[in-house]
Amino acid sequence: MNASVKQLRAFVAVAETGSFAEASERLSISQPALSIAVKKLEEMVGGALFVRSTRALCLSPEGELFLPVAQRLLRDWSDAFADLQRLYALQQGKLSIAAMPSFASSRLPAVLAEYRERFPNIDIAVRDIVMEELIDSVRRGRVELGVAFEPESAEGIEFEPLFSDRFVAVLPAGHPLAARRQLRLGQLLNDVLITLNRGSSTRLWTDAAIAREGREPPSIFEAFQLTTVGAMVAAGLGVAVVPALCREQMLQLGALCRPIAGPGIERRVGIICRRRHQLSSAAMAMRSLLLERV
Amino acid sequence: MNASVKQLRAFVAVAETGSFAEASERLSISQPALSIAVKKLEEMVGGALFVRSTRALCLSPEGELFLPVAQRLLRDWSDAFADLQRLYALQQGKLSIAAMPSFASSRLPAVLAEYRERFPNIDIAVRDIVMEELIDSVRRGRVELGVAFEPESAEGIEFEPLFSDRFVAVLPAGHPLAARRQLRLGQLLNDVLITLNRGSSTRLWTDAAIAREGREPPSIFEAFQLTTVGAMVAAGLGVAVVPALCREQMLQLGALCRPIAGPGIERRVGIICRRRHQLSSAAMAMRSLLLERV
DNA sequence: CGATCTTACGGGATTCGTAAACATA
DNA sequence: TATGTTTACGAATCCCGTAAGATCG
Repeated sequence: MNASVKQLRAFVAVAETGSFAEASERLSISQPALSIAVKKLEEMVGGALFVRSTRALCLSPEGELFLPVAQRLLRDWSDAFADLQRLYALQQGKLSIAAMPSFASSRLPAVLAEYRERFPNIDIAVRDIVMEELIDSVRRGRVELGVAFEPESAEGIEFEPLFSDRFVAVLPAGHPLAARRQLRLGQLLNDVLITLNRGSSTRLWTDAAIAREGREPPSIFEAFQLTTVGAMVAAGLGVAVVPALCREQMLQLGALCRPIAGPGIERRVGIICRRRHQLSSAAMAMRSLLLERV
Repeated sequence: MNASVKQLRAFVAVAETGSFAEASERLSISQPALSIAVKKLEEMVGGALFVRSTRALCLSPEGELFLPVAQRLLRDWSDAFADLQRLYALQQGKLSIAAMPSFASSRLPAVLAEYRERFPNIDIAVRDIVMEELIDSVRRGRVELGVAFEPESAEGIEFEPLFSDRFVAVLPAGHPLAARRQLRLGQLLNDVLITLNRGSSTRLWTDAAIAREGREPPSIFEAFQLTTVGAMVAAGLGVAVVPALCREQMLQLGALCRPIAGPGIERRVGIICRRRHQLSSAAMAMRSLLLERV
């Protein structure tokens, strides 16, 4: 049994118009072609769908039963393919993207705005989460795309660089070190160190750097918000280390930024995903936009 | 957009087996043919359904979304056509048939038994109803097929004769008229007349015959069951008129039957339906059986 | 006789299978 | 290199459209 969609369309058209001639016009095919299509379908199912009588065509009882079924099949068929096409045409779909807080709060908004403008029917889910959490989310498939520093281990994920960023020191106005044009991490460790919570790229880096220098860990304030970090520094509670991406925000909050020198201070920021070639159209479009605009 | 069933089957087969080679075997087509079928489908929907990588094929996110939809489409498709085929093959379906009581209780059971044996999966609905009700039911499409005397008016229905039957008088044993070999209706009208209820063929005929003879209507007992008619006659409550088809039953109930002479006493019994050429397969099979066996 | 569906037949597109080229682990 | 997929090409099939035939009101 191998009925074709065309044959089913033929049957429905004839049934709905009540005439081969009209139906052939509706389907834009010749009447004989339609006649043969229906005939073949009838041979296939093993019985007549129409009661022929040159004048006034009507459905057989079986045809009567089958018509609504056939109509539903055709509708479902068309709907399914239309949905799929919309998915590819980015007129529908979902994008779930994560970014580390520094990127999420600096460059991402403009990119998202443009994406939204170009693909207004894509549902966007954004998560601004710290590095470790982000990588885990990508690995587990909870988010399709991430933007963060290049991870230490690329196991189970792929990384595509966008640009480089470096860590900077955040100091309150009037801090003695503010006079210097460039600092070393060691110089910051006499103050209370304010960072984002564990798992953030900043914290990962500072912890590693402190260990590398053989220094004792300083007092650390953990904040969950970059604005909190900036505000605490501005209030003189301590000094901080953040990606340079956050410079603007820190300045706005009344804190100063100074570059830090040291090994591994500069790292690549890029797109993290499970498999680049397996991204959905929606994610692929976001990836392209990021590569283009960032 | 004009995807074919084959293409959808190709997609599902590849997705389910995870390999073009395996899928081509399952579908009994060559691997290149399958490759092209999927490729065409992908071009049609406007994007990739699979992520190709010679080694270890996997679904794209869109393909992942589409697979269950496609599986359901194919299943619905197959089911619909399988149902239709079963209908034509008389492995499924409904037959609704009505017969006048005399036929329903005499010859119909054997025919039904044979029908049931040959088409055990057809649901049979039998109604034994009086003539007028039967014709109305056929006209309204409540039953597809009827067996009864030839109706006066064939408007909206078709009649196909099976055999002829005549009305007979039913007398209690020892009734004076029982000595005669043949009666006239007039001779019965001195007794109480027992018939089936209004609308039955017997009643229609007797009423008409009595009116035609210019006689006053006799006392009439209306029964709803043929057995009641027979039993009442046997008990000496009166005489009855029934189709000769009922003779056996009347004898079994202890009543005697004598032919009646008179105009229109013999009438054709046959199949009544709305349109002969519009019968369902199940009804057509019953019609053939009736024509063959009755 | 006229409207409508079916059959007949030639042309064109699609699809198939075989064989070769190609890509990745 | 070996496995599995895609491209190339000749052949068969299927489907369509035009034209002629059949059927019923």
